[in-house]
Amino acid sequence: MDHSSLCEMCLHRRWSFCGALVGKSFEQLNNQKGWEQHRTARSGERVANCDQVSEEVLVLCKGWACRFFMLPDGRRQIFNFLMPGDIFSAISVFQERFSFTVDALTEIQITAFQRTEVKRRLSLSASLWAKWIDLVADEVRTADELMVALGRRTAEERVGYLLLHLVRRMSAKGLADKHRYRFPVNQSHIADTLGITSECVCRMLSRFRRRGILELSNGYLEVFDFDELERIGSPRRWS
Amino acid sequence: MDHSSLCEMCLHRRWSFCGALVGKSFEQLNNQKGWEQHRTARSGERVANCDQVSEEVLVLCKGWACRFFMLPDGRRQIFNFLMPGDIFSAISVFQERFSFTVDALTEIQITAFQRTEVKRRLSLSASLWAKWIDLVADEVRTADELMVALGRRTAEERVGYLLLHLVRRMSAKGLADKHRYRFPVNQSHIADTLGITSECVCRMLSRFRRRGILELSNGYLEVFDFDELERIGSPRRWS
DNA sequence: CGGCAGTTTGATGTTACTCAATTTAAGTGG
DNA sequence: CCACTTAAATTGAGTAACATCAAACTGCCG
Repeated sequence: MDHSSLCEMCLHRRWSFCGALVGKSFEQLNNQKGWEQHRTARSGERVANCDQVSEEVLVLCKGWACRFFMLPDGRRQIFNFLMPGDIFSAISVFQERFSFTVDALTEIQITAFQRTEVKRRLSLSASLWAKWIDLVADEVRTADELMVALGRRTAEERVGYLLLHLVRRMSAKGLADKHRYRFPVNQSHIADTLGITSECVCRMLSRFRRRGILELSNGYLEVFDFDELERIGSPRRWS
Repeated sequence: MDHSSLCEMCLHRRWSFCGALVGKSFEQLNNQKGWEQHRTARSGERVANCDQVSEEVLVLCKGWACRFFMLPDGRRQIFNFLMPGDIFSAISVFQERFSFTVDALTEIQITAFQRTEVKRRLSLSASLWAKWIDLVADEVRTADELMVALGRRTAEERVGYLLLHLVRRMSAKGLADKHRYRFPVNQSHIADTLGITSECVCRMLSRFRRRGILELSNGYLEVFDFDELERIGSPRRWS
């Protein structure tokens, strides 16, 4: 991993938790050098390792990554995809070792904060606490939805759910151009998130394509029939 | 639901988060009547409803329950089983409406705390905060393990995993008599936790029985070969 | 112009689902 | 305590959904 200081203008500063973490109210505080470190990594690089002890809280500030667990025989379960502004895992602020692995899906930039200092700032600011709790709540909701998908929904519903979920997150982050999205997630990633094979994902995608619902190719996702996608994939409806 | 005050001697007071929540250090504080309410419910009764707005934080203090989400067409995904001392959901302390449903598996006793007062006590005690954070971390770990099981493990591994997980929790709570456990979870519950059918669960259980690993019948679970169960079900190994 | 990773498609296999019948256990009221 | 009722567990046969395997195809990059 390259230890340059490239991301001076890290976009993540604008977003809720990270923005508050580095906010003005802390300027006068113990702002020692090294409490915030910037790094970059290339597509495919591993940027956090399961069981690794770390004094850092990692935040993705540019690009995409995925957070997963790998069984010793190679089976992989992806928990979620990280987009700019996302903390790797909210609870990891209070855990000395990672319980997951993270791989970059694109070129990425990361900010690494010192865990002790993050905790100190949390203890000093009620509004920062509130934002952290919102992050935890989001992660719990996402995990619950994925569990429902994995346990009780068909392959078609699962793929619909995941694409819908990601499209909503991208829109919320302003990563959309109309209904067209940069989408660096390939079919094995989708498969390993949804508990199916990449061939099955491919078949579901071509089914969607044939029905004019969406098009996913060459790293771009375009949604033509959002209503239909919701009918298939909404976490609260059936198909 | 019966609103009696039967569980004066609620066992849960001994346990970490609840013990701290009602601990001595708070005696002198605003201990108004009604901040803590006791209830009972019969087996099968619904004790919390998805989307229900509630000012209460619920804790199970006797018996078993299960927390789940139900799709509109009846498919059910169980997230976890609640044992004495368990809070229904740690993050629900900060959410005004339930994002899950809870059914009693046995006769149960519940303590309902006023949410506002729980939050106030959390804000006053760093050690209480720490305990709440431990609860969240446990829930996240459990959810991650279940996602791996649902997404990437075989039916046999899933059943092995769940039984192992529950046996460990029961042991930790002192609910074991040697290797024999009271076990009010039926095969449909196991199925709806693990994303398989109850018939499939039945076949996996008889497979385990034939191999002399365990016996599950008449509301009791007995484990004969713990090592083999671990080989099959450990969240970090393969079979 | 290769070489490579990812996608697509088809043929075949397997796991777990569905449906149905039977057995066992758990209540319930007399 | 026993007859009766009902829910849960068990077993088997047939099936569907998805996995596996293999081959061809596409787009991308140096």
